Amino acid sequence: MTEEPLYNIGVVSRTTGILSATLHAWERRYGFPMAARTSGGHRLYSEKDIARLRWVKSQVDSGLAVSRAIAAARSIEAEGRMFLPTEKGYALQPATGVPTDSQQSSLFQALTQHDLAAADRLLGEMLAFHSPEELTLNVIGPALNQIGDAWEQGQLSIATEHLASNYLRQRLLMWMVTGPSPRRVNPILLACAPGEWHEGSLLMLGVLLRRQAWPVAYLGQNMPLKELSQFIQDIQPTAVILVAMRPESARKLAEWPHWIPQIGGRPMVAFGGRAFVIQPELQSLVPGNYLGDTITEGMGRMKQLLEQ
Amino acid sequence: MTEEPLYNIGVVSRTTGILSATLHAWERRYGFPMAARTSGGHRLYSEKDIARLRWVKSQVDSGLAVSRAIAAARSIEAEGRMFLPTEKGYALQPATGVPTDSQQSSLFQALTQHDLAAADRLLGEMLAFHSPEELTLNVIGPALNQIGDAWEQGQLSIATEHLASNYLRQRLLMWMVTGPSPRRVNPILLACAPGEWHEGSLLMLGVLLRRQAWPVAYLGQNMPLKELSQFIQDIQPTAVILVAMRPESARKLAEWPHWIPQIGGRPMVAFGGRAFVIQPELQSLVPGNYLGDTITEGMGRMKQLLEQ
DNA sequence: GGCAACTTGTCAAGGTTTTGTATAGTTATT
DNA sequence: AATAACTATACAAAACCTTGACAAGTTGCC
Repeated sequence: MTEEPLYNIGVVSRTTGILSATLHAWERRYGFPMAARTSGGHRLYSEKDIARLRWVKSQVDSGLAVSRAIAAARSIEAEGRMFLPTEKGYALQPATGVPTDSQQSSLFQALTQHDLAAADRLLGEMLAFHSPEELTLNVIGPALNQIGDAWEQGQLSIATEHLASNYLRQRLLMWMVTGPSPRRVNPILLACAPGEWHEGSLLMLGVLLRRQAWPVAYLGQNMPLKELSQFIQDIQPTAVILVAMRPESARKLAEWPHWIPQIGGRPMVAFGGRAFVIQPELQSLVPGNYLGDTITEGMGRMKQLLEQ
Repeated sequence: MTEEPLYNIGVVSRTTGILSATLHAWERRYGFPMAARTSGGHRLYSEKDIARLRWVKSQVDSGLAVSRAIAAARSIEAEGRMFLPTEKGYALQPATGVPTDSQQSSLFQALTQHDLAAADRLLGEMLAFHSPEELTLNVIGPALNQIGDAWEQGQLSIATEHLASNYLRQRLLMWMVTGPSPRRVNPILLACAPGEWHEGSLLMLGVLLRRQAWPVAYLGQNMPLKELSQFIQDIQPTAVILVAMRPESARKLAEWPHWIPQIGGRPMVAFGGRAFVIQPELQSLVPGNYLGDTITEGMGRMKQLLEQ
């Protein structure tokens, strides 16, 4: 969805069903959307503007006041815009402080008590002060772990675990999609080991990479290695990241050289996941670069590798 | 399609339906298209020019300002995007219309060719003129089916299937999150049958319900029925929707009354999914409301049920 | 309840930009 | 010679712009 100023007010009015007089008024009163102009002063809207307008209209149609709807649109967008480009590439963590443990544990509480509205509220508040990167590392990640642990110890029902992890997964996916426009390089391939269904940390890695403007090819859960060969030849990924949570699936990763064709160390292959933390001896079993025991470490390692 | 200057202005005017006076004006005002000339100064257009003109005219006919349509044509060509000559690949659609088949199949093409940037662009354009609901039903749904079919017939590798369906899943999840603020009623519970890992249509249902301001408790893939009992007592859902794609998992749904406590028909339980389409006899095996063979049907049925 | 203040969609007036088409005189093509 | 195309200028309709106004609805306060 581009920001290219392209559409005249007539098209926009007809396709959104908002009268042009109303569009004038919205821009005058709320500065929304701030359409670009031709040299002669005619308004030019982008696709993004149109999408914004459609969203606002849908909210208004369902009863929200215009000014509120526009404010909401703005704050939703602020979530996606938290990414701060610096002069030298991209800042991993804008220094705005770390979310407190109490915030993190209230999120866990809200989710395990099935109060999704409260979870929304909490995350919204946190997003006002922290970037998605920070929340991914310091809130979502710990929450996912806590949920996994509590479930293993029988403190949570499967249903609650499903609800909570799907909820967190949704946020992560959203941030992965709304990242900055990716650089024009070959993507980084992300996949779970064969038989591995826990994609939480893979998603987190995806979010962090995507937020640093890397294009990501996300293959998700349970990716059979043997099928990767042709795919990798096709898309020529910059790097391949494989993740395993359970030792069984980690062991399957050992045979990747058999399936992933390498020419002069390309694509570079990296791996990680909880399986390698709880059984460190697995690390030497799998060829390639071990990403370390935490997501933060993994991101550091990836940065190093990608810089070459 | 060549760049060879062959056609005089009369031919071009008649085949494109643009008056020659207008062609003069376009060249004078916008330098588009810059037709070659004969020794005597008569214009000669190439096939490519004609294609460009057709495209611009189609855009203008759908309301875009000429200068903008020409600017768009230029930027499309500058970025080296494909310039679909015959079909209206990039034509604008009124908001009420249905996305064209060609748009849907372009998305499928982009995904199976691993061109995520193209997919983003396409969806962006479509999203400017269609609601997420429309896209869910008419674009994402068919694309998911097409991907599933192509994979079953061995035309797609698992990797490609994973990439494409994860991509589409991400969009759906995003739309599920960004829906209007939910009403203050008990949520609708959505879950896949035990052993069922295909959550595509469940997600689509989730998007559509969420867009109608229903709160949704999304449990996702592989939900063991026996764990639902306590959960349902806790959250008291308005309705429970269970989905199965494969006959094996559909059969497991039959025993839900054993696990879901019902008081006076509440919560109401509904089910659906491809399993019941390919083996209709399964429909009578499972108690509760069958949602019908398509998502559209399912939404209609749900609307009826929820109105009571 | 009743009244003031605010919100918000729509309209009108008067002016500018954009764009298709017409006219006139000239030149090329067949 | 007849037809088609070229350039340049002009003009009018359509589409937009800004400003200001106002009615209908909503909200807040006494």
